[in-house]
Amino acid sequence: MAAKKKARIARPEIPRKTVYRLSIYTRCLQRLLANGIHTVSSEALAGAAGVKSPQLRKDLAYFGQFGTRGLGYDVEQLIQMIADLMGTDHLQPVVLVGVGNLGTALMSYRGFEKEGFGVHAAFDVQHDRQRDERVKQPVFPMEKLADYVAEYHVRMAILCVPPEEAQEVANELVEAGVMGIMNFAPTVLQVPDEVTVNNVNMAIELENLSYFVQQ
Amino acid sequence: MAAKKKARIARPEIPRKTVYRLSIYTRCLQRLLANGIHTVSSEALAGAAGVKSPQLRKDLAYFGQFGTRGLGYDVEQLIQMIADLMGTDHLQPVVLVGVGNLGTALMSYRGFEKEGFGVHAAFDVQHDRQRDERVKQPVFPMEKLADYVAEYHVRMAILCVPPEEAQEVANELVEAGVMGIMNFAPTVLQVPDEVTVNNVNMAIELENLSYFVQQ
DNA sequence: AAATGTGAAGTTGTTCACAGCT
DNA sequence: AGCTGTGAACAACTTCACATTT
Repeated sequence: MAAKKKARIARPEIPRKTVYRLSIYTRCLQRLLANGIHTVSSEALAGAAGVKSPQLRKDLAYFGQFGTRGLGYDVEQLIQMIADLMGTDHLQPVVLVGVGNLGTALMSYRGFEKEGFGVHAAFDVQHDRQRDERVKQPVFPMEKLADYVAEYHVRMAILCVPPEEAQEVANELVEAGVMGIMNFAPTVLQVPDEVTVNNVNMAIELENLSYFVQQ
Repeated sequence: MAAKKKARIARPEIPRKTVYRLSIYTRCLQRLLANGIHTVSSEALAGAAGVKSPQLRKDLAYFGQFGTRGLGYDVEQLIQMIADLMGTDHLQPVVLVGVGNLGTALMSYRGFEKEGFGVHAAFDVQHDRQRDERVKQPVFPMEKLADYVAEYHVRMAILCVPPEEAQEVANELVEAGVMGIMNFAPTVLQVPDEVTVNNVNMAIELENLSYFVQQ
């Protein structure tokens, strides 16, 4: 009988949306810090992040008490605590599978490493196909995936293979020990409960816009 | 007195999540059709889309009654009605601004046109910079943006400029008449109420994964 | 005086359960 | 008998309002 997905223990039950907003808060906090601001009120930070202030306070409250009444929050301390919580306080290795158009772009995308993720290697069925010279990382054949994941303790993967192959490759990733998949393929992946999938579907995102844009 | 944002009239008040799921349903329906299946129950379709069946029925109910009790839904009819609703029944022109790494990749991404969106032109401050030969569409200087948008009745834009320029470019887009922006820049954009912004932030998505992946 | 932390109220979205068609 | 459509129950998330702390 489908066991009720008993979310990871040792962590309180945090709404996914809260986790998502924490990422936004860090970005705002970093900007504040860059501007030499060291203390911020929930009102001000919420404003920058585009949410209401009680929302922000509730979000932070899931993890403890970080503010000083009458004063606000310490910017650096908040950044630190969010990084700890998200696991971005140390560099995390990520593999990418499927080095086509999108995969290539993502490999040279600086946005990831800036946030503490290193896409150090990629895998593709055609590992030696002609590629953009901007791609500096090695591209290995699929057979090397499992060993690589084990050796470098890789826990996350970026999946940008064609939809027909997505499920199969996802299985290989899970088998190899990957716990999180950022899925760019337009497919609903089936994975075990303990594995997390984040779907990024740009066509759907555009379609969504299309709905709201109609006159 | 902050007027209560009285969402677009003439359309019932549809949850954003419902609109999002409709896109997923279409994709499942298309696969069914490709397999020669012409009728489907809410149970089966919901299963394929990864949701519960009452969810699916509620989602569809916002727009009318489409099913036949005792039988199910007509696949083609459902596809048609969703396309009508989303505005994807006819090809829609889209402009892209910021032809860097990511922008280049998105321009040669086949996923968009397959769903009825045509990225026919792009704009960049360095419109004549050396680019990947796979980019077939023309890249114009920013000054031509407004005219192009007006001439081709462009209502949607893909924004992939660096974060520092994002707000400024967004203003130009809105000024030119764009009603929907798919924003890849890691910035919270300020736009008028009637303009819709869809943020796609891949670094945040990875960070999010990172949280759920921790042991 | 200012701003956090939080119980309670409000709102939105999901699931259930079943009446009502076909 | 089977499956949709939907009101009612439920759950999740957001906002409010205010007691509490600095």
